[in-house]
Amino acid sequence: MEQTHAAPQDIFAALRAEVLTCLRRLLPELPEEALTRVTVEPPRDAAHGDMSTNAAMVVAKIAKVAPPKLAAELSAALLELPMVAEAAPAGPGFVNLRLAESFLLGQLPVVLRAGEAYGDGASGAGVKINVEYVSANPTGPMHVGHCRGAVVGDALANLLGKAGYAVTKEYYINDAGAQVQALGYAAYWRYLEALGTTLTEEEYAEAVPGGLQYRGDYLVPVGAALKETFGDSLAPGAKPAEASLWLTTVREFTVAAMMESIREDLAALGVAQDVFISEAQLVKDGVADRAIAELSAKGLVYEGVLEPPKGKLPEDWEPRPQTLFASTKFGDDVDRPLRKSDGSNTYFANDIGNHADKIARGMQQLVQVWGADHGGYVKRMQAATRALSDGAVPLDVLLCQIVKVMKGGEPVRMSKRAGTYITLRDLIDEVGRDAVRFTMLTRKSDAQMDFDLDRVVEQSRENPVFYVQYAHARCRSVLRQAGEPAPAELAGEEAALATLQDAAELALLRRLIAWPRTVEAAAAAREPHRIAFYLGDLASDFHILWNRGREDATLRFIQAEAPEATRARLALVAATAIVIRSGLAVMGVAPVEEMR
RNA sequence: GUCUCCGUAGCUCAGCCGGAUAGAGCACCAGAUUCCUAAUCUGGGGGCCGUGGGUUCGAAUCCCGCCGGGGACACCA
Repeated sequence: MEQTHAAPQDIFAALRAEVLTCLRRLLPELPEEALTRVTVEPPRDAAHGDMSTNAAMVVAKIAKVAPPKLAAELSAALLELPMVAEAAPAGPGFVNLRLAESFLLGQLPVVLRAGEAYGDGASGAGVKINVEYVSANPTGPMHVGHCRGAVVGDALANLLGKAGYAVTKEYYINDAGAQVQALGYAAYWRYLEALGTTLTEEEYAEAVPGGLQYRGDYLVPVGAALKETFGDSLAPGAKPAEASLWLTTVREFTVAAMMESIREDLAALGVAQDVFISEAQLVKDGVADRAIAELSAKGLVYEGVLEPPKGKLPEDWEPRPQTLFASTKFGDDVDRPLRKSDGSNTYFANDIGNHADKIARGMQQLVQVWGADHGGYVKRMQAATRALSDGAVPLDVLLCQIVKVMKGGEPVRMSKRAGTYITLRDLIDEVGRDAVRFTMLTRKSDAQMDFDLDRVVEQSRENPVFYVQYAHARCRSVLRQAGEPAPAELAGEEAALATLQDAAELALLRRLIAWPRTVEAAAAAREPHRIAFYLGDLASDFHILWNRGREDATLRFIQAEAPEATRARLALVAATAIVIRSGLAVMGVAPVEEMR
């Protein structure tokens, strides 16, 4: 939490440590807690310098000193440091710092030597964190609704990894409920079709408990595969057999087929989770029941009757005793049922098992990425996790709002019935994996998003995907033209770096050195979209510099008659390319070498 | 009715676990444009940060109320 965990390359953290040292010296009586609110950050207005600290204002009250007076003393102390060129009190008690140019420029070799590892942090401190995302029901192909969660979860996991956590990427397969049962019946129908049954779909549907669902074509190949594997042994003479004779077999076969298809879709999106946990398996292994027994032993499970829900009352509501988890003891609004009326576990009960399993595997922090329609489920799951771990394992939930797909200014209707149902694969085929991933991260995950199919492939300033990729391509173009100097070689150009003097060059440099703190802050806030915004800003700084060269030829990167300036600029360009790649890697987007 | 997320420029959105004069892109206005990669560039106007209180040296940010919008509300997943 303190600077001990900050990224080694984060000079803001380094300066913060210096500020604290000065404060301790100036005010020996000051309690350590008073220092936690001290920040060192880039000032909003660049005219104020490279860094600014609120230290004097934050500490003033406890120290019983006037902020401006303390700011002046702190400024004087900080001025002693070799890396500080200017330090001055300002405003209500800020201390503004201008760093020595040599120190600032000296960060460039740090970037070049670290490569894409630049920005790797230590704030995660190796803590075992589990990020579960997608977890779509294995009842059909993935559609765009799943896509945002997949990208956000994957990028967040990458981000946490970069910040120093030990990350497990996980997928929980909901293969135990009534829906996969219905899937079994649906697949069986396709199997009967493959065998050449004389039944009509409607005749078959009448015999299916709860009606025939999942009528999409995607189960046709599964029916054929069932025939391939089992011949007509599950339906002799192409006539439906007793469900007990085939349902489990068909269901498991179909779930496996669906999961294979889902994994292919995820792979197409560049997502590959480390662990796939089966709900059915957890139930079978008794994990869910043991978790409930554990809660029960803590006195948190009881038989009771819930109040009827307020507002619109369900048609078939009746007071009924249920097995309940006392989630209200942990901040939930009502206690939650663990068993259905037929005695089997509720989804919630099994999910408690899922979370207990993660805790048992040694996870110290849990993250779930859910659709916003699961918002009402957050409190109860946090309650359960708190109860299971005695408060030791926090559960963070990211809710992803709906994505509206737009085409030609019109929303594309998402309806299975109308046949305008967009699968994830369709989306990737239409605009490409990288555009999908980048675009999904251009909004805060809890804000609604319009995904404009036309905009996303547009090659213009308005398209952030293009804009960032273009900046990287321009960097690479310059480096190719300069004969691909090795980063290590450029890192050795300490003396030449002093030729970097233009405001646009220094602005770009300042952006680059903000990368480590950007990673730390985004990881701490669990907000991967910040990486996309940072890269947009970085690309903008680079394009501005590039454009300066269009007006003023002496600002171009390669100067035939000035080899020293050229090497310094190449170092800056190479560092820019590195940081862009570093950021894109977090987002799971491949950098491009040239725009074609 | 309860819970939850949201409300920032005409539009789409940022705003870094409170900080100095609230930012970007688009749109609009005025200029530039035979450039290392063409897919533009420079400058400008434009906001009571939904609203009323509170906490504080200091609030778009934290707390409470209200207004307006999305979502969720026993035995689905």
